[in-house]
Amino acid sequence: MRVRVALPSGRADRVEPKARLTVDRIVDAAMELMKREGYDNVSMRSLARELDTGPASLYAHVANKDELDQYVIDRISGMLEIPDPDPDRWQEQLKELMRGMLQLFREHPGSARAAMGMIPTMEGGLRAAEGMMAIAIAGGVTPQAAAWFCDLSAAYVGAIAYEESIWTARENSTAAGEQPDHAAIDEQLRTFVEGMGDRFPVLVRFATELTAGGGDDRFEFGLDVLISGLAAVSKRYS
Amino acid sequence: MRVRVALPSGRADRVEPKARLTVDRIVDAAMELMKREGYDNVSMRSLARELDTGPASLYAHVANKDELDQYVIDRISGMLEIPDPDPDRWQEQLKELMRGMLQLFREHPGSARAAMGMIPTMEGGLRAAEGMMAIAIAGGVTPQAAAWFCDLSAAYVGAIAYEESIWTARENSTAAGEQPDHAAIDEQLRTFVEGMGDRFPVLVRFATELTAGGGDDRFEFGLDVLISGLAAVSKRYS
DNA sequence: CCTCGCGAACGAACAGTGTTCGTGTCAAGT
DNA sequence: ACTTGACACGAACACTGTTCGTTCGCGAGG
Repeated sequence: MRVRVALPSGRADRVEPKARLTVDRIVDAAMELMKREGYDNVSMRSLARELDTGPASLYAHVANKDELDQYVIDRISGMLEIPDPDPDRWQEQLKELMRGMLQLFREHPGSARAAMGMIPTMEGGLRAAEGMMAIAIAGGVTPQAAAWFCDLSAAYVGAIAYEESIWTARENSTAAGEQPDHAAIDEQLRTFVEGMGDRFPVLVRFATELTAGGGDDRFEFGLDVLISGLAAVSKRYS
Repeated sequence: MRVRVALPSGRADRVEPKARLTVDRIVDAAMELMKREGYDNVSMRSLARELDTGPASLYAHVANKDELDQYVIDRISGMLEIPDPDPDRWQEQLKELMRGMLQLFREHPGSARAAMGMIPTMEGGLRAAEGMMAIAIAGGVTPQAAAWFCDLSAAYVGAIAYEESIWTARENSTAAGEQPDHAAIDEQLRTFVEGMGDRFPVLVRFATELTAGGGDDRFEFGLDVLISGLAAVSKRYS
């Protein structure tokens, strides 16, 4: 009987080969890290550590951090639920879209900053824009007003989400993704304004209103203003 | 006759002593550098070089970069021209305030980002808020709506300015402070969308509207929407 | 089978960031 | 004279995005 001696191959002592890098794997890792630590803390190095590689390897798949940002934001935008247009409810539907987008930013802490100034060029973002245009136009908004409203609403939601993320980071007191404690912020402001004496009489007089309401109240006010305004001025743009 | 020999004092061979650092001098230097290179390129190190000192010296006067940001934004806000309230023109006056703020951001490239999420706590910013509240209330807006509109308008103008600065930095083709070439940006988008085939029929159909107009057209549309919306919904908030 | 070319992987290094720590100097007060 | 507090600031820390140069693996072609 012959015994076959198995000689180790050149790789016999290596651990299982690492999975090959792909953009999807990089984005997956970014999403995971963002949920844990916020997108501000996602660097090429932290990503590389998460993927058990070196930061330079990432550049074989994404041109730079900006391009990675685009993939990440597109992934998030792709999660937006987009209703079928209902002409009788177009205003509420636009509000729902904007609430949905804000919620996604909240669930992905720190991502709003990466979204600022970004024009959708990938499927997820285009889908969202397509949905908004379809709803507005089904509701009788002129195409020009609808088109520009896409910009406006994205700027507004992005700005609110970004501001929230700034507050969250500053306070360091709420878990990533939670709404900032607007009451505490405004209490600081109230105290400050009430110490102003005669310098700012209107601010002092209305300190209560200035500091009333939380982030959601203010966001909903903004939605009311934006949607009512769109309905009021649409016909001027055609 | 006695000749008096002037012995050099301990400092005779030193150049003129450096002017003592102050917050104002630091902010002056930041403003100067911002005009030349954009605020994104103003670092503690570049500031220290401009002031002929070391970066650590700055921390004797400002707690950190964030605090410096507050001083800088307050300086800029303080330049805003604030009209006396005229109840018959309150809507146009609010628009003027917002245009004025956008113009200041444009003249101070890169500053919008520092302004995001910032609550006014210094004279300049409080003055602007005081002016806006006074105009809105003189025009019959309820105090609650006026108060929340201060947030909304600051978020909107800040977001637009920030987006513009992002475009400017990306294009690298316009001088600091100039409006980004929106037409070129949108031409890219038009080309892209027209290659979409059947995926996004509404976007394809209205590609012309989506890409029409420059930054000012879009900003003015936003002002129309916001101000008309405020007028329409104000009474709901009281 | 062998060789070559290409793309992926990735360490080392670059140039930069905000900030802290430790030390020296100066001015004012005792 | 001595002490104390504030300012000034170099050295260093821990980190950032990115490039350059080298190696490796794979597939195609001879």
